[in-house]
Amino acid sequence: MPELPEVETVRRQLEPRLPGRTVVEAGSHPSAKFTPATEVTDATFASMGRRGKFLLLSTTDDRELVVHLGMTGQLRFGGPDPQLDDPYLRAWWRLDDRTTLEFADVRRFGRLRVVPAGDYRTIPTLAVAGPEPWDPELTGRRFHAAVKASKRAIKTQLLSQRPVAGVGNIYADEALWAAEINPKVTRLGEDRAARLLDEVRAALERGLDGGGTTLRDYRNVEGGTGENQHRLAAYGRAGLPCLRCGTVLTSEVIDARTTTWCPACQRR
DNA sequence: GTACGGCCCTGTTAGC
DNA sequence: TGCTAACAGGGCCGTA
Repeated sequence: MPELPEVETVRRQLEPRLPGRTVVEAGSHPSAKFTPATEVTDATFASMGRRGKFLLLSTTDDRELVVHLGMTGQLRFGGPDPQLDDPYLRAWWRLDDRTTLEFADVRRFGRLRVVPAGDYRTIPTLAVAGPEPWDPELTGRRFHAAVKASKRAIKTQLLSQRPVAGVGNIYADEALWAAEINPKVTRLGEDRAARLLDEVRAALERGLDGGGTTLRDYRNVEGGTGENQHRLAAYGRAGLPCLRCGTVLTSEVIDARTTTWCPACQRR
């Protein structure tokens, strides 16, 4: 599922192709999640941005097409005509260079929204998202303060996007494993919080370096898969030996997400 | 303000 | 072999 590294990989692939292109026609699936696609008809794309797991495709008329890939969303370029026979095509934008940008999404967890540039009041998670992982103002101390403000389990906090933006289930489990922190802990000292922030950054960097994590559905704009799935130490490895100490990894549902950790080196 | 449960979705897999 | 149920989970919303 697309988290920050996957979304950033997509953004980087849109960057050389979409800015400057004008939408000559657009269409969508009837669900309200996708109908905003047509609001950018006649608009010209400008810069390609990203905030957490949201793609922010700005237009020259000071708006933004906000794209969340959800679980199975995929942006891709096609020929002059959209592939309307694809049952999973949810939105499409015919461009002025005789190509089409398509948004396919099997499970319809993705969503589109068009907003005035920078105005995210109608997108709750984006409106309250914490700093980007590599924001220079995000220090260990600031991250600790953000975590300390809530009494919820650290895993839940990471998924909330508030202490830091862009972390999903995979990279949360990987970062907690690397930092040797139990996902259920509700209190972290400043040193441990700083280490966790370091490991969040490292996990995301590994993901970016590998072009994302493809467990099943994720594809980049070129249709390629990521490689990071081969480097995972915790996520999806329940029942297998810990790569650090050999103890069998355990898993449990936390915040409605399967969470995997080492009961020995990630003690509470 | 915060916490929590339920819902949206559909392909895949496990179990009978 | 074929059917059914469980499972995967990011974001949002209603309720407490």
